[in-house]
Amino acid sequence: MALVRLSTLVQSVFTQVADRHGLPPSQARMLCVLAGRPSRMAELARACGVEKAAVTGLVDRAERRGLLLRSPVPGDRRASLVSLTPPGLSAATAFHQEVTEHLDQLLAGLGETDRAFFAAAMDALLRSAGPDRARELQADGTR
Amino acid sequence: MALVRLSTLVQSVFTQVADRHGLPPSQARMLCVLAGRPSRMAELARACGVEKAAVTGLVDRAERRGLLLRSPVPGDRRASLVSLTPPGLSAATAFHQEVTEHLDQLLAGLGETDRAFFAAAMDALLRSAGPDRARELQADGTR
DNA sequence: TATTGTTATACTCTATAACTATA
DNA sequence: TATAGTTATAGAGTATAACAATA
Repeated sequence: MALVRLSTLVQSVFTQVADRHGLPPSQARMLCVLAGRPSRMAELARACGVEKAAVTGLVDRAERRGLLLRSPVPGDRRASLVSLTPPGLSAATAFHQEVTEHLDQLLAGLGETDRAFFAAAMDALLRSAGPDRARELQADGTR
Repeated sequence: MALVRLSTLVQSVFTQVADRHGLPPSQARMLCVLAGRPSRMAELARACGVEKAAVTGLVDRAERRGLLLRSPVPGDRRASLVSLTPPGLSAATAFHQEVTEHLDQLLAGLGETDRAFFAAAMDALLRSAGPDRARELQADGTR
């Protein structure tokens, strides 16, 4: 099944780039989500496709490294808003850019016409996966 | 980057199907590798894209569940040959078939012509990733 | 009562380095 | 000496269930 092989290839690019940036893949994914906008824990759990208890650990580790921070949410003292620190934003940006470069380079092998067609086909597949999965898909960490 | 979203979608299918079969994704991947042929530990490490020490643990856990077994290799008393048991083969087969079904159903949304084109483009991408990655790609567990 | 997030617990997965047995 | 595999160690990631604080 070529789809699985292609997926494995993309994941391996993602993992290797994260590694080069000193980031565990799950943290890289989370940083990319947060680069979009600060989020509360529950939101982050949904966007990353994991349980809220897992997010506590992810955020703890990233916070320990100074990549993000929790701040209070005015009006709801139960909640926390998680935001990237400047180093966290740098890391997210650099990581995202390098992943994009690698994948663009891979796609460049297709030639312009085929590449456009391929992109359209991917969009069609992603759309047909349905809105049920739309949220999960954001969890890939790149946008 | 649609490639990452597509990859995430495929991985989520892989993981959810594995889950439904009571298999951790890494074990599902390993079982699919072994469904191709029995392998020695080092071979399995290469095919799964992990270090040999990690394979010891993977095989230990799967062996405990009766999905595979280690047997001696005639002529080299250091080595072990890992083979699926009948339940292991059943699990691998059922898992692989269900993943294939799900992905085929996804691709069915494309229509016949587009699907053929898309498959050709994927093949081109996989080829252009080069033989360096050819081994890793087998590690996706489906063939 | 319901929701937000954390803690407790238990696995799986992984890498690195050191080790054993065999080649 | 070199190779095949295991063990030891450490850490990340995850889920489930129980909990505290707040709404």
